[in-house]
Amino acid sequence: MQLVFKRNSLVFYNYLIKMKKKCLSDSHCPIARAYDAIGDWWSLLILSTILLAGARRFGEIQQTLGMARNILSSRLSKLVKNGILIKVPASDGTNYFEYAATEMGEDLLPALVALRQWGERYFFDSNQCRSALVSREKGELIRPVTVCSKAGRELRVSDLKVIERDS
Amino acid sequence: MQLVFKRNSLVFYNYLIKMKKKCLSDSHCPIARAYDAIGDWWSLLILSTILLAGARRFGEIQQTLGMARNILSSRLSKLVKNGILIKVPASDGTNYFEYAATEMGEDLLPALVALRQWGERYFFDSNQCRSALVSREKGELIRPVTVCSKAGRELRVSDLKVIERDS
DNA sequence: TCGCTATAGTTTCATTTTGAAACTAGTTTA
DNA sequence: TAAACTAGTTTCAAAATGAAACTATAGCGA
Repeated sequence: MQLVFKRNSLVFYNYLIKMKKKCLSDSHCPIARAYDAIGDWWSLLILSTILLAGARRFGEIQQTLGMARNILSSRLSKLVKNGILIKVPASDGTNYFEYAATEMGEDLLPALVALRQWGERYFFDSNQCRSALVSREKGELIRPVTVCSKAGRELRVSDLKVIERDS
Repeated sequence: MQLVFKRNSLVFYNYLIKMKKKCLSDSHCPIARAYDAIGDWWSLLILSTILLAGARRFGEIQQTLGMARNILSSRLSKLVKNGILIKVPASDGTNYFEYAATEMGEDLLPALVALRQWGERYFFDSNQCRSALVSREKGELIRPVTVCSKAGRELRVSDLKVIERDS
């Protein structure tokens, strides 16, 4: 059954509102759903600061990113609410708290590293001063993150397609 | 030499402005620089729509994402200006244009796929209806994107560290 | 060729979000 | 105990967003 509404009617308006909301959070596209949880770019930068730069305390994160304290506050709350971060007692023994990534948060590592490598490739001269991500064990640079088939062959955009599945 | 400014002085204010700008775009952190180019989440969703969903025309992208036309317009301009997209004559022979990813844009594929896989893992029930990314050749699901050492060992957050290099 | 529709935007304006600064409340340190 | 530090919240102005109306060009059918 197809719904038909007179434009400008309240019913039509509310229908559009509803559809717009569905559009992202109820989308079948996983990237669109991820959008709702990460919310915005600050969230990804915050997570990166915690996971890669090792900042854990409110003030540390705020100074590292140079962002407004109220925005940081609201983003941290959202990230905790969504299960990406968790607020734990400070590791220095004081009565303060710090923020740590949950397993769900740590699982964003490949996305963060892929983004980082893309930034390295396009926004730095080859010999320009930059921070580098290295393995803790050997201190060596890591391999570029790639998309691979089950068999291990590297896949490019033209090798991929999206299908709609009705499970 | 350490700079000391009286708070509220204009010099102090301008200094902060300058430092804030430097903080992201001139940062040594590649994720922060990538931030300036992608700009915001819409940009990433637009790129994903073009790369993975195969939408190329303005109206197609707008309908797929359900976003405001003026915002889409400004994002597309920015993406073109930053070399991530390119505006080319429409492939259907009409006098319209369409948007295609440049090599720089296509190189964001690993980041997009990693994000997508994260969304799949945490926002869908195992048997819930969803779109799926498959290899065009065999139609099979692709391997999870991971971070690996030079030797090919999978690395977790605790295996990594960021160092500041003075090249 | 005329008129209608489609496409790809731009403009306008109300609403929402952001961010800087001031403020607050609890914690630590001297 | 007082001063300084930490982690916020509140307030308010500025900027970004988004919906709707508007514009200009392209395509299409008669």
